[in-house]
Amino acid sequence: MTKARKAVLEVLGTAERPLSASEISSLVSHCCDPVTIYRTLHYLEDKGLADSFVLHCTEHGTERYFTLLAPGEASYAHHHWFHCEHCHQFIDLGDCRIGTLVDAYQEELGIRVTGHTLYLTGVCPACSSLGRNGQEHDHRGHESQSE
Amino acid sequence: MTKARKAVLEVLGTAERPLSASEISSLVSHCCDPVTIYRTLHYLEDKGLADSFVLHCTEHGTERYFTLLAPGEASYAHHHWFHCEHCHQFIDLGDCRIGTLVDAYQEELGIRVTGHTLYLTGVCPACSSLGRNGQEHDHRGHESQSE
DNA sequence: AATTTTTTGCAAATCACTTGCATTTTCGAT
DNA sequence: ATCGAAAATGCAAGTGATTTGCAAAAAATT
Ligand SMILES: [Mn+2]
Ligand SMILES: [Mn+2]
Ligand SMILES: [Zn+2]
Ligand SMILES: [Zn+2]
Repeated sequence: MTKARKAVLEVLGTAERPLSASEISSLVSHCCDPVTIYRTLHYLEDKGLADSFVLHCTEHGTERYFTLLAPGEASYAHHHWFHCEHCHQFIDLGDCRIGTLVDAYQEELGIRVTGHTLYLTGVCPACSSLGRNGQEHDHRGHESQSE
Repeated sequence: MTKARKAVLEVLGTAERPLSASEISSLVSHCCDPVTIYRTLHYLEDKGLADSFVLHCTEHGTERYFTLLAPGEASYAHHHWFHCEHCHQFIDLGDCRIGTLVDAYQEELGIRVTGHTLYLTGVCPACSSLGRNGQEHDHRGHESQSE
């Protein structure tokens, strides 16, 4: 296993939230070229060690986010996430809860589902209490906690 | 209402599947510049007339897809879609069925959910029967039906 | 119709991500 | 430990979707 891959695995394993390639790139600080991050992430996803989804957020644009998958974890045993559109943090929604819904769709429609993407967006508790429901003003204060 | 916006509305209203900006661009054939399509789609989404999601498909890359929203339609009253990774067609999953799940998350976590993205991917019935479960070979034949 | 406001087209810029290719690293076999 | 094949990396350049600046054209107001 190469240095770059160890570093990315380490960073992904430590993070408790999905990370984008650029976040990973800065977290492994100069360990390797960004292009290697991309290649490493492909590698990990191919190997079934990582999971990813593409999230679009008005402020941050469209980016792919990655999480580590426990080895041998079944396809439904991944997590889904909530993304706060104010502070741009993720909140873990825990293990996937739409397995039965997916099964229902498969039976109803005769489709074979091999993957799905689900994420929620809105305002996190912290932003709600600070920013009076995150709708009216722009209260800075706890924003950009992790960027 | 301008010519370009009428054209895009018409195309989106006729289509029975989500359309990408580039698909829309060719469907309105030379009516306007692609950049106007993008601006029009932003406009429609702002007005609440259109809904969109970003889908990543290995073969087609990452693109944003748009559907028309019945005017006055509540936020949960949208559809979700299945995307066949063989023929790249969408299958309508009907009205959103995760309203209660989303509510559960809101209560459990104290988050305020204002939007969500859900789509399924896999192999459609047509591709399954033709291509022997869409896993082994590459049977061409009914692919590229709508592109 | 004249004026103001919005929308459009074209060209150029972004941005995330990919690819080509020559140069290392890694790794299995000696 | 050493050698050579195979895989991984860096750098530069290329993609493809989407955005932005700005002046011209179209639509809404008056
Ligand atoms: Mn964000
Ligand atoms: Mn596709
Ligand atoms: Zn927040
Ligand atoms: Zn299909």
